[in-house]
Amino acid sequence: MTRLVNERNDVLAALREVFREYGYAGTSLALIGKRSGLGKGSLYHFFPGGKEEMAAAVLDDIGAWFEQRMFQPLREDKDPVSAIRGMFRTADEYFQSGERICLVGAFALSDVRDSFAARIDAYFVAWRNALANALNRAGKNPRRARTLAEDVICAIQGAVVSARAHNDSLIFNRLLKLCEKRLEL
Amino acid sequence: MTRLVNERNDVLAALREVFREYGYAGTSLALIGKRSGLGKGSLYHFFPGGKEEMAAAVLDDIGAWFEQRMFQPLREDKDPVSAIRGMFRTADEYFQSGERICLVGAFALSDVRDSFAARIDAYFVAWRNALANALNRAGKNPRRARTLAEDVICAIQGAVVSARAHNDSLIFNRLLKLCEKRLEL
DNA sequence: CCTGTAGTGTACCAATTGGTCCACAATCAA
DNA sequence: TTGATTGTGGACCAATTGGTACACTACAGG
Repeated sequence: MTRLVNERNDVLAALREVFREYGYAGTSLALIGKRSGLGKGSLYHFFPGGKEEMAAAVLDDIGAWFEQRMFQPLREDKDPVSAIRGMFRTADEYFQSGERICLVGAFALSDVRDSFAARIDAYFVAWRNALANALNRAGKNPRRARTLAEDVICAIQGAVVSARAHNDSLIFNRLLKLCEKRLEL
Repeated sequence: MTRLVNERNDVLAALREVFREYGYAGTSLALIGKRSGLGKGSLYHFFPGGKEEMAAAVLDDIGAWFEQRMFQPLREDKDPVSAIRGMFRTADEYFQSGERICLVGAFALSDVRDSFAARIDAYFVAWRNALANALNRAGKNPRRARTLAEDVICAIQGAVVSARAHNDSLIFNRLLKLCEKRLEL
């Protein structure tokens, strides 16, 4: 029972990393099998829809993680300023200063964007709303808060690209610092 | 003679679009053949190194285009402010308000990053240097100019991701406008 | 007209692709 | 101990993968 849930989580963790490393097209079932330690039988038992369902499940999993660890605190923390600062820390840890990419962003740039459009859009909308909420509570007017939220998320995505492009995690920290300062919290 | 050069350019244009649409892993030789109208014989005649050489040639081609149309004006235009404004216009046209992705950025996020690391890095470094040069000539001190250049390129890359994620080109224009305003030219 | 080279289409290759199928093992309540 | 359900590995499938080989055409300078 619980074991089933746990095992599915273990599988999801493996899937997450494989898709992150190789993208959707570059991830083969053979690779998934090797990394997850599961045969095709098990894989198709958990994900009858095959590769596409696996990727969808990974996106849902990532969305849930961010919802719990980032969006909810942004919305609910009594101190919005420290919540926003916490967001930058969480982003830095999660993306390992740009060494780890954002799978959702990478999917948005790829040809599978259309297949997962709803999930990709939902992820970024939720992020923007949560951050705008915190910024609003931190004193920015609603319109301004929304604009700033868009800007910050854009900067984080760009920072991941830049860090990977230069193979340099320092630029990631620099860009995020600059972005945080711009908010004048 | 010239025909050879022109034909290679035609092929390159086709390759560029295919790789942009499907990424490196998602682009098959069958697809390349169909789009370019060339058989494998011709393809391997022009690019003996196969798919990898084709992608490398595309990156070189993109690099040359940006060098000529964007970096050189940034460096050499007597009016640096109008050159920078021109850069934003060129970026908007080139990326079609975010409907077209940046292949170099997409490669940076993918597993082929390492195979093309030198070219990817060179592209972004050239961009940053050219923009920093213009910003410097526009009155920013060298250190500040470099920081701003990094920030702008990051924002443009992030804007492409955001626009694709929301399937909305308006956000691209909004983010670029905001970025341009921040420069206080 | 001859001959060499650049360019071309296609048959072919082994390897791999995503996916199906099924015999089987483990676990469960009754 | 049953019988049903859940989970599992791997053989197998047609289709496709990136790449090679080669016979062929087009056209050049002599």
